[in-house]
Amino acid sequence: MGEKAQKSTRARWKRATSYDVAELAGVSQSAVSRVFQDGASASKQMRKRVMAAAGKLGYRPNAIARGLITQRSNMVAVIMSQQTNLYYPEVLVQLTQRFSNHRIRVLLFTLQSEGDIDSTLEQVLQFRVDGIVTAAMLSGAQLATVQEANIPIVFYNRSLPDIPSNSVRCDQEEGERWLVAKLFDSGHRTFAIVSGPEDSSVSTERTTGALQKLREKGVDGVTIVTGDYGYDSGRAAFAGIVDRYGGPPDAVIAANDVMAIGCIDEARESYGLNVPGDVSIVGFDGTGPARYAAYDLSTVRQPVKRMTEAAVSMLIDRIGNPELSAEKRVFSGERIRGSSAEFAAGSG
Amino acid sequence: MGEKAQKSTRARWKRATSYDVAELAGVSQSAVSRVFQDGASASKQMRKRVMAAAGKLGYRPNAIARGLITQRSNMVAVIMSQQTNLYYPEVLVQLTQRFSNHRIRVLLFTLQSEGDIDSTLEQVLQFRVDGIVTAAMLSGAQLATVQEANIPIVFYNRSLPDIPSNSVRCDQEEGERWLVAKLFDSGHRTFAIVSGPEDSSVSTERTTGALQKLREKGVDGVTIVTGDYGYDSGRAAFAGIVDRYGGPPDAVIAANDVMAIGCIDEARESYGLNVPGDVSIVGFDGTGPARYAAYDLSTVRQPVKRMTEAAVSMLIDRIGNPELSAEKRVFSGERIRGSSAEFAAGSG
DNA sequence: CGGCTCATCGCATTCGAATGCAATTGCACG
DNA sequence: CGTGCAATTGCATTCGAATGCGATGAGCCG
Repeated sequence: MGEKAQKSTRARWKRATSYDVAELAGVSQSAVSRVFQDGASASKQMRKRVMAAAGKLGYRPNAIARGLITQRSNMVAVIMSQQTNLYYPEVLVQLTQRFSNHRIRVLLFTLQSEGDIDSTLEQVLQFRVDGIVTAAMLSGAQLATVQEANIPIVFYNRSLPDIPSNSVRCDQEEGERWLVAKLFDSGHRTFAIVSGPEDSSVSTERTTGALQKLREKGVDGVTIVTGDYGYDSGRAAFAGIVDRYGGPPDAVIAANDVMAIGCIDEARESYGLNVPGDVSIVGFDGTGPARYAAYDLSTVRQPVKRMTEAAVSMLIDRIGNPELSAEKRVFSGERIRGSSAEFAAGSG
Repeated sequence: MGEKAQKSTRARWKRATSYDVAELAGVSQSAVSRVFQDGASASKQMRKRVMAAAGKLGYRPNAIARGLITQRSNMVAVIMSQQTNLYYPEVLVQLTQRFSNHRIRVLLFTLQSEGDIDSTLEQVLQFRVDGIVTAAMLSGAQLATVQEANIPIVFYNRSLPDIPSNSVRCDQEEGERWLVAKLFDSGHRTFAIVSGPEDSSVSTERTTGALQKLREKGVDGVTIVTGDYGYDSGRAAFAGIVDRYGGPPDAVIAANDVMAIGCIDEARESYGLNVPGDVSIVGFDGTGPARYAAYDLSTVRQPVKRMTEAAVSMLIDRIGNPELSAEKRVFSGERIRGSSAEFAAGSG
């Protein structure tokens, strides 16, 4: 709109600053600064003059410079491991939107591998973010580094036991115990588990929960196969189970929905089994595909909306008041029984 | 590690600056600055002294301050509309990782609605990002604003015809034409389309491509139903089609895989139809679920790796040299024939 | 041993906006 | 018309790091 502020004769173009605006409007730089702030005192006509000049120059306050002087970058870092991100894009979107309601932007960090954390963390700290939400595990030393830098941090779906730290998570163990209990009570007696990657703490918790309940029910000799959260690994895992086991177990407990779906497809297609007639398969997460009619999984859904809301408000509270003591919030998953009735009595 | 740099007697903690390090090391601030730069000149012993002091204080260069003086924030903005993000989390992950290889961070912006763009763009510009990748459409005026601010921008999967601008996209029309041609050639004669949201330019292109080829083949009277890219809307759309049409058409062309899956489930479950025996259903995107055995869609896969690589390198080239002329890169989708053989002759 | 080059280092300034303080103005009231 | 108070506005400084320039010193060559 309008004309360019300066003829750019192929030369490097300088963006307008508050000084340029001040000069054009014939006022001081402070005045310009105040016009662009919320609570600052500026008369009506001052606003008008400044805004006019600003419009003519295409001036926009420089958030970088502002951050330097106010000591607030208005950015938070969100750290996600690659898998996490792929399976919960929803989490990221929700976090971003909720933060944006507080005029805070998300600086995204994804980990190529878990070993990447140190260098990633270094970057995070250099950017002077106001806070951190991490969906990747940190070591005690790494957490200490962050705390020494005085940056509030909230763990998403992981927590460091015995260390005071802020976390929001879904109770993986509880959810898994429920699934197992339901399977057992409906007659299943032999089980196999498809776990996630070794370095996934979420997977570890789920496996632990399942094993707990199985032991409690007196079931042992449970086959455990490792997957990578992906569809193909689910299929491979099911094949591996049948192989090791000499046939299908009564039930397969997959560490997430996608692998559960892989198991189902493998069972049906490669072994001609009836699911859930011949073998019951359950997942975890309650992501979209779990609802597809062809699978209709029994699973545990993470209450993503409430969890992200909790994470954002916890973090923002601590940005406002760094002295707040640590808090851990644990949400129960939503229990979903697929209509395929794995849990009907006698199906095992 | 080590002891705290300063006893924090419940007082606000000041982070160490290059001056603090300089003082402790007994050197100038410039020296500290140079030690923490790549190409700068500093003697070996200087490095040692400075690093020692820095370590003791837990010093980390302040990227904000650096950005102010160097005029480079080392951040790029990625703008995604909500739907885009949900269906291509992969895109976001890839972009983030590729940029991170160039020591550039991603500042994420998601749109609550398309009308949000103006305010979002304002934010983007305030943060003085070095560049922008947008998976949301901009108006000509909005693009002009960005260009006046002299910020390189690359469009992802959209482009403004007749306006010189950088874009990377998958040829939606071509892909859709292929799908339709295959369907027609294998005997399908009546068609219905499930489109995406009205404001999705991607959906518009896909629909256009399909209609082009249909017209070319002499097919008209095609029913078009609108969905929202979601599973439920796919199911509803199929029901709507049968309703309007008085029965299933030979083929349904869905604007994405998820809706295609919804259609299949609805056809099978609510209408007892055989897919692809009674009705063929195709999708678009080639996302994970398209491969699930229960659906095994014929679809067109976007070459996400190559596209993200192209977007990143285009943007980085232009950050380095703003005078580069505009370029549009169009990738053909990967043609995927589901094993369910919609394309076998005579299945219509 | 003298002169010259180059690496290294410090000084002083710069980036752009926010803010404490002081000066000014406007307004209300007696 | 004078006094007092509050709202505006400008001045000067600050945030933390980068960098041009000049000074210093080391190393090399003749």
